[in-house]
Amino acid sequence: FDSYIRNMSNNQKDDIQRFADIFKALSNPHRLRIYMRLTRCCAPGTICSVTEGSGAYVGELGRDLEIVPSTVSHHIKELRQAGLIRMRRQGQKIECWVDPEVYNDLGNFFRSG
Amino acid sequence: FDSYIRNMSNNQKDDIQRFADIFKALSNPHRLRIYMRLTRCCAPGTICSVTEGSGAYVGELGRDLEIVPSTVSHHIKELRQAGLIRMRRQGQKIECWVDPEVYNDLGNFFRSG
DNA sequence: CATATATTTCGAAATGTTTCGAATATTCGC
DNA sequence: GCGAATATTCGAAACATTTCGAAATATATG
Repeated sequence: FDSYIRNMSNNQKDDIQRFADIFKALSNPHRLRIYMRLTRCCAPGTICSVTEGSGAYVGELGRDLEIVPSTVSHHIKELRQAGLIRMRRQGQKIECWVDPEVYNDLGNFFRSG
Repeated sequence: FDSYIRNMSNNQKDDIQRFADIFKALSNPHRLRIYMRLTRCCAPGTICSVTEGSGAYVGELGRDLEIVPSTVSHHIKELRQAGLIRMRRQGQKIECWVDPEVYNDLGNFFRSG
């Protein structure tokens, strides 16, 4: 119960919109695959820890999941705008990783019992 | 880890599509409000148990959330098709309630650590 | 500074979503 | 069966998403 309340803002309307935006970001199969690749990193089905640094580069994601660069870029942007992932430039490449807090909020969202 | 694997089918592609469909269903603010009304039933913010029988009638949902009947009906259908809710006729009215297993799958989806 | 690599932005075509009101179905009590 | 209550389907208008290739931007390297 507490864990649910803790991650809700004062304004209910804002929360609805925030989570709706998050779910919209995850509603596209390409974006969901990207997100799952980042949460369950490396091999398919494998589950690693969700921490900063266990990310992947944009180009890497596109090659692995067979999505053309401009499309990956677009989807990455949407995941970032929803707050699901973070990114930083590392030389030529751009690294992406899952925001652990938001990931946690989502876990709590589905545990209100 | 186990709890994650348990709710995944043999086919990865199917799982991606299944969860993408679920998230798409929750990506609309109206639908999310309906779903939250059903998971956190009664008063806003109140959290009840997610069990069969703690449902609400379609008309009730529309009045509470100020959505016109045909729109509620459409959204309810999408939630049902995604597997998020169940429904049964009770006389003139139709009762809706959250599918507890799917709700649980979603909790596990965001706990891979 | 020219060139290769990595990513983003732009524009455009195809497709999908949302919402409503009007019309239709389903059930109840009389 | 008839009328009221409840919910669904249909059709249509407005709007949003998805995807790609071409062009633009940013960074590293010789």
